[in-house]
Amino acid sequence: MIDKIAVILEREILAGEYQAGDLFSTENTLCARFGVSRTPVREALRRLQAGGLIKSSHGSGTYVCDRDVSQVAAAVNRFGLTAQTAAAAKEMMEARLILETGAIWAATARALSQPSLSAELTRCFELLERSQADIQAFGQADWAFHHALVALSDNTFISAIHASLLPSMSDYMARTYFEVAQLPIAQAEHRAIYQGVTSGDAVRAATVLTAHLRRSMEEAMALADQLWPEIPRANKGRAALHASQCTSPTPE
Amino acid sequence: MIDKIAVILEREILAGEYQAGDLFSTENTLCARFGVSRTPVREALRRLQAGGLIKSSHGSGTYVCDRDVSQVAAAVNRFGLTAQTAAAAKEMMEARLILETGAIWAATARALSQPSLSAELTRCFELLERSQADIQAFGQADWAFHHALVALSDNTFISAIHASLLPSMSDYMARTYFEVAQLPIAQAEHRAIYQGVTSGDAVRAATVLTAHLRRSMEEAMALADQLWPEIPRANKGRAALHASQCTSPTPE
DNA sequence: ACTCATAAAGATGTATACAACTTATGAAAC
DNA sequence: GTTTCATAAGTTGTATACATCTTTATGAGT
Repeated sequence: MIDKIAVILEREILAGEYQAGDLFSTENTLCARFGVSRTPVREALRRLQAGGLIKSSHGSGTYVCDRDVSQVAAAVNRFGLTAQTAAAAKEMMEARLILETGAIWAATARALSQPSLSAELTRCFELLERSQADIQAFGQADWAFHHALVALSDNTFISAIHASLLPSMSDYMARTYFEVAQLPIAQAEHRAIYQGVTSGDAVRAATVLTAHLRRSMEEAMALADQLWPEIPRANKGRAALHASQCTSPTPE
Repeated sequence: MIDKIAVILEREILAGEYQAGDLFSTENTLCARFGVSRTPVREALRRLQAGGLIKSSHGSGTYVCDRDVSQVAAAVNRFGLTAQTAAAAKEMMEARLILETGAIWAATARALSQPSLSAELTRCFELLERSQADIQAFGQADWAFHHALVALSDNTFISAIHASLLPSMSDYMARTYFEVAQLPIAQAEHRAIYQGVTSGDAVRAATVLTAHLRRSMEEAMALADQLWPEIPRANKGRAALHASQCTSPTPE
């Protein structure tokens, strides 16, 4: 019964029968409609709430939510956090490569038309320049730079998915990170990408970015077979750590 | 309390404390643990169930589920189905372009190394050849061909997202579809893409595919402003006063 | 007529009792 | 010893009563 109610209500909301902010049907109303008590109705509502479709307020009522990419981001997050196999890791890294290289074209066009928008990218790049001494700080600044690149494309959907890839790759990145001696090489590539984007040379930026990511991906996959078996569903602290990062830093 | 319980339990599952198929904690056990009655515990469990983390069986118990991309696909589906605005549509079409053009490289490599894997792509292409008379059948075969292309890349994550983009674009595609006279042009591009993939000429395939999608995307966006307002949205019409109360329900 | 406090009504949150289903147990029949 | 079936224990599903909160209505006081 719970599933039946949830499916029906979800279908109605997705069909656009409510507008965001509208009061949803009262629990008692739904009870009368489906001929059951409040218990199954409420559990069905919790399912809808988990999907981000409604939100209940104690004493006030149940309201219909506006859909945004946060639910997609959350799903990607959950998938990435638990799919800790070499095959899944490769898929996520491939996805990262595809999304970034795809987004860089729009990002370049946008940086050219409105230079003010590339301020965040500039900030991340400069932070990256200053972080070459600390390999851990460099790792964080590295991701921030890459994500700023994607965010500059102004596609919230792609940006949200890209941001959600971090948690599933962060611990692997922490282990496979190049030696300090290699950081200048990576940073030279970052510089080329940054200059390409801000100068309108999307071809150069995309070319370097592809090589940049493909190389790090190959390095990672070479280590994956040794790496993933070591991470067997053991570490309790890891999920808690990632959960704090799970709030999608989607722009706007 | 419901949220609190759900967040804690979800974090534990995502941390890998259970294996797929394991019996989850009993409701009464959780009641004792959190010091509450079964009601809030059950509602928290329904939230986990909505996320695909657990599944309850009447009389038997609650079991931990294996995570797969289906949850990501469902989230993309819900997002696409309701985000019926010109801006959102553009994002989805951009995502389609990026995913397909990104996947075609891996698809080509795979078609070369194991030609048997391209059987599905071949089937879709031939179906497309035979469907040029019926514009509706062509539309379905069109999408099937494009998705077979992505599926050939063997990346289940990207493939799932790509597949989930269809519902949000299908009704738009049904309206913006080119005239019958233009089908041969599209089909010529399909042929070039197909031959490029199966012959190992990824550059050619990617080039044609990009142009192919970009053109149809521009056609669609030109119509978007007229199109979206037409889509009927039943307005039950309660005042949208409290949209501010509808914050993103992501656990935190 | 207006303001503000107070109560009443209605909404969601929680606790408890019971119903229905599944599985394990054990005794009887073979 | 094996099989079979009934019973009991344990689990999830549902109904009801109550608690708590929010909003609205009411009415006295100004």
